[in-house]
Amino acid sequence: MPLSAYLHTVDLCVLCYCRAEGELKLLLNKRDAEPFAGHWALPGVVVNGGVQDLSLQDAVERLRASSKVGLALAWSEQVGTVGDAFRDPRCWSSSTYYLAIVADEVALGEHQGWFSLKAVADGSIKLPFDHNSIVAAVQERLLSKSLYSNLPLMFLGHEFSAPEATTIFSLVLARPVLKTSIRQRLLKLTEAGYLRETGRKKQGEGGRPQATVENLRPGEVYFFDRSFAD
Amino acid sequence: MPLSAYLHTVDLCVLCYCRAEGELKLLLNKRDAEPFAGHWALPGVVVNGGVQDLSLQDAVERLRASSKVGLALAWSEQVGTVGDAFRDPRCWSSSTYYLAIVADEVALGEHQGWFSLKAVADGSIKLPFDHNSIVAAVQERLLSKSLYSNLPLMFLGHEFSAPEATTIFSLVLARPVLKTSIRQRLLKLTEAGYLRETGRKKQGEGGRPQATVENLRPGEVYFFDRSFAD
DNA sequence: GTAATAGTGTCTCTGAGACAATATGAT
DNA sequence: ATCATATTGTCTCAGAGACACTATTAC
Repeated sequence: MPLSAYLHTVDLCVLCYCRAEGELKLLLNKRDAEPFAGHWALPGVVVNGGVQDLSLQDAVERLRASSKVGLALAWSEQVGTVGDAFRDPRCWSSSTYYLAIVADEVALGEHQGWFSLKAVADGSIKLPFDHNSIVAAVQERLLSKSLYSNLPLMFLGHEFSAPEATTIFSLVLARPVLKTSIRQRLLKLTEAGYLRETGRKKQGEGGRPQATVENLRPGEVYFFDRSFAD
Repeated sequence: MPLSAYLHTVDLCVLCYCRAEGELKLLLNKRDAEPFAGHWALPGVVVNGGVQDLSLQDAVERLRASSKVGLALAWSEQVGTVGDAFRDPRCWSSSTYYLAIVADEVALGEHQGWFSLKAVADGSIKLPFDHNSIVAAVQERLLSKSLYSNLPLMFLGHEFSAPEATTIFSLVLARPVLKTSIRQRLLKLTEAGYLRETGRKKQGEGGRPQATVENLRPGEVYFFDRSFAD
């Protein structure tokens, strides 16, 4: 049995694609309890705290449904667990942290805000605890997985176009990606039954309208057998 | 602060390549404490149990150095964390589990044993707690990562030959891999400064001797930009 | 020599990178 | 028609899959 007080939290890095600013955003929550009350931090809950969860997954769902998050998630995956004696001033604590993606931009509560993922990951925006390094680890996972999967498409929701796919891949990978490469991958996804052409079109910023496809397997990730070289 | 008793353990899936039997082996430990005393299970320690650890990583090192493991690790990585109310009969518990690889076959203590990874992962050998599913998750990580990295070479130690590399890749991926593909990858690794030809040779089972290469970056993983298709 | 395995050469095929050429809408 | 962007086509190149061919050891 534990020697002393011990906290285990579940923390979510909820990301979305902000079309207006053309960048990825991270959901932060203004803490109302000590420590760091009033500071912006990752939404999290204590697993073995005031509520009894049946499993870690239940704790994640409790957090997702709470006012700290309150959004539908298009994707969620566990990234890692950190634990040490110093990260929380209260006591020895561990955090199991997740990458989550929301497809739609949505209204947030007063205590919530979208912040630049890049700025948080590189430390320009400082967060309490070791949340900056957790965000950096999640960003790293997102990037490495996006080299050889369709994960970035999770940001685009049910119906999207090839140019939008190109934009989100370039954004996530933080480098230009050729539209021809993306088209080939979308074709591959269509053959694999993950996408279907809708026949509909949507208007971009002037120019020719964009044909759209729809996601037939929301929440399922496809792995390509080649990564974007670089 | 915690409502009730809560355990957080660190568990290792230590793997090695048994050349004699041509298969991957998993290190198990005969438990001497309840629950499941006398049963074979994954080596693990309670974080902040009888001993105070400064971090999860410290707990891993404490376990590695203990008589439950007591081996040098060529590789170690965290794979995931599970936690629920049922996995341990004592109380709510979490386990953060790791994939570890030892390069050399070594003598074990009385209370230790090497078991077929395959048999444990598919449930032919049953382990207490949810250790079977933990082992399956670790095997899955090993396999998926081996599709596009040099991770399997960690099993081979400092100096090895192309045929040995072919064997270990085929074993890890559980399918035949062409020697030409492996040779090309070894060439790539040599160009990247990860390997060097030793000029030495070693005798296989009859036939022409095998030229050996040495690992210049032990413990560093290289990622190829293509996976083995299939 | 033969047997057995190591190592090389060559061909096909897929998909990324690059970029030119054409198509389709708004104005 | 013009502009802006979407979409298609073509070429190169790297690397996996496949397999034939040559090389080097033991006997």
